[in-house]
Amino acid sequence: MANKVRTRFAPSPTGYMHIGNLRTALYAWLLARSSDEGTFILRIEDTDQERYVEGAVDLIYKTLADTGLVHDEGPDKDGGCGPYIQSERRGMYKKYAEELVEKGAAYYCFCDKDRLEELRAIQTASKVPPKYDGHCSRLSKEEIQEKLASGVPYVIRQKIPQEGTTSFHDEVFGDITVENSTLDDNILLKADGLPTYNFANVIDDHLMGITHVIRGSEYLSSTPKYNLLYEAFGWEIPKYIHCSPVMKDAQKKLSKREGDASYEDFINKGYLKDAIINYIALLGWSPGTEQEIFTLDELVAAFDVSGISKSPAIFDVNKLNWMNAEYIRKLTIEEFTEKAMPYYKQAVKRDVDYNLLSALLHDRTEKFSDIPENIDFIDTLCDYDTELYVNKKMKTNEEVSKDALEKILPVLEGLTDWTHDAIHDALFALIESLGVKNGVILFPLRVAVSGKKFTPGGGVEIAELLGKEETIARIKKGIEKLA
RNA sequence: GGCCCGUUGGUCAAGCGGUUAAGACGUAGGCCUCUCACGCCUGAAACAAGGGUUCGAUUCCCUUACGGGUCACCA
Repeated sequence: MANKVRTRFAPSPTGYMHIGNLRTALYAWLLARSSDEGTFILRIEDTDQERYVEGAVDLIYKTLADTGLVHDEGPDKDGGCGPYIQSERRGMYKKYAEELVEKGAAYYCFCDKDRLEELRAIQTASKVPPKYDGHCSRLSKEEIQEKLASGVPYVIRQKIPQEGTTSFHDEVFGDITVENSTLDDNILLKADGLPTYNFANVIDDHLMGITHVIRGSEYLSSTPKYNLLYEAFGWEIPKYIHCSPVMKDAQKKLSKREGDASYEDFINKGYLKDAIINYIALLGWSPGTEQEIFTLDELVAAFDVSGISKSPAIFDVNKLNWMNAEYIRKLTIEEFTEKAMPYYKQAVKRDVDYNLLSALLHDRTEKFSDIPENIDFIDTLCDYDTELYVNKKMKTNEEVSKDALEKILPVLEGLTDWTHDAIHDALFALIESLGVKNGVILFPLRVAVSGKKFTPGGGVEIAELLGKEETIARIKKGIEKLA
C-alpha cells in the first residue's frame, strides 16, 4: 500500500451515539490501527443546524475515549487538515464548485423552487422517476452571465454525463455499475452558498487525505456521483467500504425510539463497554476463526475488511447478554464490587459485606441492572408462602421443614464464630448426625432466610451474609409460619 | 415505480465447485448441586423457489419471491 491509511468517523452531533454509528467508528478505527501508521480522524458534520444538540460533541468525545477508539486528528487534535468541524469549513467549498463549472462538470442553475416542484409533480404524475430536467445546463454563456450579473439566486448542480455508465469498486460489495441516465444532476452548492452534504463530503474527504471511506450502505447509491466528482477534479478515488445496517428485526433498523439503539442506553442498563464493543464488532463482521471474545488489541490484530458481511445483521440482545456475562465473570471480585456498588446502594440499606455479596453474584449476573431484584431479600424478608418449603427433589414439605428449622436453630444459636466455614461445618455435622440428605436441612434454611424461590447462593452463604442475629430471627419467623 | 444491493438453523455466522454444511448465542434433555446460576455432556434446528452451466452446485449465470437502500437547496 503506497499511502498510509487514513480513515475518518464523521458523526452528526445529534445527542446520542447510535450503535450502528459506533460500529462504523469501530471499523474505521480498526482499519486505521491494523495498518502501519494508520490515522483515525474525527470530523463533526454539523451543517444541519436544526438537528444540532447542545453537548452532543462532548458526548462523542466521551464515548470514543470510553471505548478506547481514540482519534488521532479531530477538532481537539489538529493534524493539519482542519478545521474538523464542518460548519467551520463552510467557506471552503464554493471555489471547488466553481472549479467544477469551469471544467464542465457542473453548471449554474437558476430554477426556483416553484419550477422544481412543478417539474416533480408532472414527473410523479406520469410515473417517471423525479429528476432534474437539465434545463439550466442548456443555458448559453450570455444568459448565465446576465442572470449572474443581475443577481438571480442560483445553485450549482453536478453535470452527469447523458450517456454511458459509471462503475466503482466497493471492498464489501464488489464492482457496481450504474447507467448514468439514472443519476440526477444534484445540487452541489446551495443558494446560500453552502455545500450540500454530498458535495462537502467529497471535498472534505479529499482535503483530509482520507484513503478509506467507511460508511453505511445508504450511501451506496450516491457513490457513483461521488466518483464522477473525484474524476472531474482529477483526484484519487478512495477505497469504499460500505456497511449494511444493524437491524432491530428483519424489517426495522435499530432506532432511537425503541430506546435501545444507543451506546448510552446499554451502559445505563449495566452493560460493560468492552462487551458492547466486542459484540458489535461481531455484528456484521467475522474474523473467520472461532474466536469470539476479543480485546481491542486482539480485534486490531484480527480485523480485515474481507470479513465484513453484505447483509444486514439483526441485533440479538440475548447474545449480548451472554457476552456481557462472560466479561463480568472475568472481572475480579474487587472490580465487580466497584461496578455493582451503585446497584448495591440502591437495593440494600443493611450493613453487609459487599465482597461477600459480590462473590455470590459475580457468576450469576448478566448485567448489573439485574442485581437489585436478586438481592431485595437482604433488607426485608417478604411475607412468603409456606408452599416454598415444599420441594419434591429435596424431599421436603412443610412438616419436614419445620422440623429442620427447629433443629437448625439451636445449632446456629450456639455458634460464636459466624463465618462461612463455621456455619457450614456446624450444619453438616447436624446433617450427619441426623443421617439425612443435605437438602433436607439446607433447603428449608435457604427458604427461611430468603423467603424466595431462587437466590444467589445457598442457605449457608445467605446466613453468613445476613449475620447471626438476622439469620436467627428469620429462622424463628419460619418456624412460626410453619406452625 | 426506476435504479442499486442482499437472502446458510430463531439470531450472529464459517463456507469461496466435490464437506457427515463449522462454531457461537438461544433452545431441549441430562450431569453437578441446599434453590438459582456457573461448569460439563448430549440433542433438535439452515443453504428462499425454479431454471440453466457443469461429471458434480450452498458456491457460477438467469428468472421469480421476499427483504433492505436510494431517488431533497437533509445528513
